[in-house]
Amino acid sequence: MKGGKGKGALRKETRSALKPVEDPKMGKRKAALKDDKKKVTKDKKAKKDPNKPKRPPSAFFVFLEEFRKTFKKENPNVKAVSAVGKAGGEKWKSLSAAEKAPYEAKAAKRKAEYGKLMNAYNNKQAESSDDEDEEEKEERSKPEVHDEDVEDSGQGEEEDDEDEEDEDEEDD
DNA sequence: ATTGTGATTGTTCCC
DNA sequence: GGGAACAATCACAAT
Repeated sequence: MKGGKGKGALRKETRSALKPVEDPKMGKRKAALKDDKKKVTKDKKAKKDPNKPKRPPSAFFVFLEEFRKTFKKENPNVKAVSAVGKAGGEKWKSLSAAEKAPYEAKAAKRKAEYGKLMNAYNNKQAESSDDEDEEEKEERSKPEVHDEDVEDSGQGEEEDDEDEEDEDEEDD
């Protein structure tokens, strides 16, 4: 459980989410989020990181992508991102480990690629560093990337390796 | 026109 | 080790 709403993320019910954005509260868009959420949009300090790779979607996001299509398909009326988010969140928790497995597997794959990007990113950052003296500081703590797992060419996007095992976790 | 925001969870990074 | 920020999406609003 994780305390569930401990985070208090849902300060307000989804109410506003179900209905179009007509809340007068919108007036305080970012002003309020500083309190609860940390503003996630670049501030004036936008540090330019052209090479900075975006974080790979987590298993939840992978699942969400598919879920969003279905959700919208059955709920074309709902155009609130928050609605899908909440619905997806609940469903996600409803999934069993086995069902999340495929999503996690995909997420893991994304992570592997991300690791490589990070390597390049770190490298670039190092050379771009103001102090050229630092040429290379032994690769920062780059994530360990297993070469064997890394497929640079062969595997397309669809790999059906279900070699993995089956952990039939039937939750009671 | 563009950017920001709302909401979900997971992951990843920096110190 | 922990905290903090960020990942996508959609439609709209405000600047």
